[in-house]
Amino acid sequence: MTKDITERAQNLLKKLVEAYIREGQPVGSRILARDSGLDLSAATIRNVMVDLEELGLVTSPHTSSGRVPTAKGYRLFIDSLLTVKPIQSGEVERLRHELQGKNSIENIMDTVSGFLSTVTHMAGIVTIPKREYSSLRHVEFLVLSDGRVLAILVVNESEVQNRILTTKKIYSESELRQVSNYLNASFAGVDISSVRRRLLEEMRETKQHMDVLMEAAIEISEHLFSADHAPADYVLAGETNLMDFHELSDLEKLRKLFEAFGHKRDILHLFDQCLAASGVQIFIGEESGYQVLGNCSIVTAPYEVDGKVLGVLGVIGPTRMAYEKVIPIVDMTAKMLGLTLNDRS
Amino acid sequence: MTKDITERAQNLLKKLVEAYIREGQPVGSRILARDSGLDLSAATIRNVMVDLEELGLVTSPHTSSGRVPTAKGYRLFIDSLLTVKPIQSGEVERLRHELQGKNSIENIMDTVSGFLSTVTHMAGIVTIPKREYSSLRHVEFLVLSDGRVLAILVVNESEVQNRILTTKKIYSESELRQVSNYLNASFAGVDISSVRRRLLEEMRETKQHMDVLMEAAIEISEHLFSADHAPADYVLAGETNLMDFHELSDLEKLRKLFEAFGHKRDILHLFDQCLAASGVQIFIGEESGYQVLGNCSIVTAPYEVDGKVLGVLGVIGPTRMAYEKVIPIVDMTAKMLGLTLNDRS
DNA sequence: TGTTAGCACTCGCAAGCGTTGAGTGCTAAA
DNA sequence: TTTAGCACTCAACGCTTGCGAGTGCTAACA
Repeated sequence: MTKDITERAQNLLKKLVEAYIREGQPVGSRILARDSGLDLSAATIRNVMVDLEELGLVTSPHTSSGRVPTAKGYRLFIDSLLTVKPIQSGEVERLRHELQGKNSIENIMDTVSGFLSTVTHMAGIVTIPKREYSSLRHVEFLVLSDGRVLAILVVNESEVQNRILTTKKIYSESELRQVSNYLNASFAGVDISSVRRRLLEEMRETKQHMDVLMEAAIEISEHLFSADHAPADYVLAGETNLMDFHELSDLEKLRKLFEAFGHKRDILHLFDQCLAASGVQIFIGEESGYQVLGNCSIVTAPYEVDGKVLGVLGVIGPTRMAYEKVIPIVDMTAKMLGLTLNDRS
Repeated sequence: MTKDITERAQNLLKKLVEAYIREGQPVGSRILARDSGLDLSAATIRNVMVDLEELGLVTSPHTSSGRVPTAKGYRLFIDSLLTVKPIQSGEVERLRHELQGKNSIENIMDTVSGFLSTVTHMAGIVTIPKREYSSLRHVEFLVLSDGRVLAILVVNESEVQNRILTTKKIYSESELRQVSNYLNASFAGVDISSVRRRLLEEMRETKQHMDVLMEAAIEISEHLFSADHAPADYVLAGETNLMDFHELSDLEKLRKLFEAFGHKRDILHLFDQCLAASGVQIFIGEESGYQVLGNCSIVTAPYEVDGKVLGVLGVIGPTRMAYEKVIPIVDMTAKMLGLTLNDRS
């Protein structure tokens, strides 16, 4: 049923998308005839355009204006027509330089998303995903007031989390010290989500009595290692760059978009989908499933340490973005972030 | 030289500002005559307007449009004409309810700035100032790799901070444990900015030798308690609300504004000025000294615990805001936040 | 002297209207 | 299959026009 698309038509689509990305205005047949390099007249091009329109790859905003690529058109363009440009050599060096000396994880993330946003002139984003696996490194308790305990946990080398627990029973400092000693000795290196389970198992195996120590350990681990307090989060930079694109100059749209950035959950969910994929991934417009991103595209890449994917980074910008430059930048940045995190540990 | 302003003129200014805030359009003499309640004709009002204009309290955007209050006009209005409305009784309850059960400081701040923004339909902001005084409660070290140490400090009851230190000498775990024991025993409750000084003093007094322990304590405290790593910061909510005001619908202005929110320093500096004042304080337009806030006003109030001012909260919105409602809300919220923080400790 | 009515004048704003130019679809010829 | 030609469409721009809200000024009035 679906017409097969000729080489020539593909070539024209490519030129059309490129021109549209460059100019931001519907491209007419004449311009395309002049710039395409193919020796065809405008009339011929018009015929081809009709074909492309039937295939749903382009549309015209109204009768008698040039054509604009549809999401499907962009998709084809990106998947099989795009020729990515080699990366600006200075950029790599610049990122490396900016990362120099940053050592807290927040600092690194800020730097990276800032880099993405300034280089691409769009919004940069880096997720700090909650790990499915967080290995316990160290636990420490401090009594705040009766029944309220400040727990500090260090997981995965050097991430510090802290929570305030409200316990039923009132524990003394020395009891808590015993508990932390016990937990540190027995469970260092263990996935925190399974500490409680292992605790119960261990108790059963050793037929240990339910003494005060164990009771405390269980009550506390109940609170401490339960649900995901984990800081699933992201760092966003350069949102304001998006105001410069006049395809987003509609205040209402912009508002929706910025609100979406505020409700972090949706964005995170979207980025979670990219964790699985191994390379650069691109969402065009509403492909993302979120209407707010109406005429935005998202270019993402996962970053990894020791072959394990830790998170995703990317940029958000208008659908009409310079993919051929953005894609290699995102790719490079992800690799660079991986390397940097690797050096740290 | 300056004409004294008659009672009647003041009254008219009040009505004018109120009408302008309500309608958002320049107010003409006829409308003012009808709505002011005074039994005056439009012509008389026009005469009064000329006086007010000479005093710099109002202007007309162009030759034949109504009058609009100037910053000076707003200032007079707020300082001596405004009659604040009693607070909506439900609001207090609502805030109290929202705060229930929040116990981390971030959570509380988020809630409060969210509350401010939803109730006023503007942007809410709460600063978490770096305290000039942070008393050390507990220190803990963890070795990461040679020469890199994770330090966890608990200050002021229950705030946890952590930093990664890179030390010249490589310390063993037991050395670090000795150092932390020493610091915890000797300096609990002491202002962290003066720990290092006291450390040196103490050494001199006790004529103690410069043993490994002391050397380590000094090298580490050098890094740990030096400059202000302190998280001077603020929590902003509802920025997007500002997009709804069409006096801010100029994209360029909006962009500048949002960028200002991004560079936290300026905003913090502005809010720092309010720490001194004891009650609600209002900046109108460029009174703030920041041009970005062109036609914005800021209503702030400091919040305090145990009679000590901890920080400032407030809202940012168009100059043309309903001050009579916003002021009591900001006031109440500050008191409420103070109470909540009080209960916690 | 303060207040009011009347009147001419100003200016922003929206509606109406023709022109322009880029671009299309269709048809017929090469 | 490609091309040239032609009629047609439509957004965008600029121009005029009328309307309405509002002012300043002056002269009359209490």
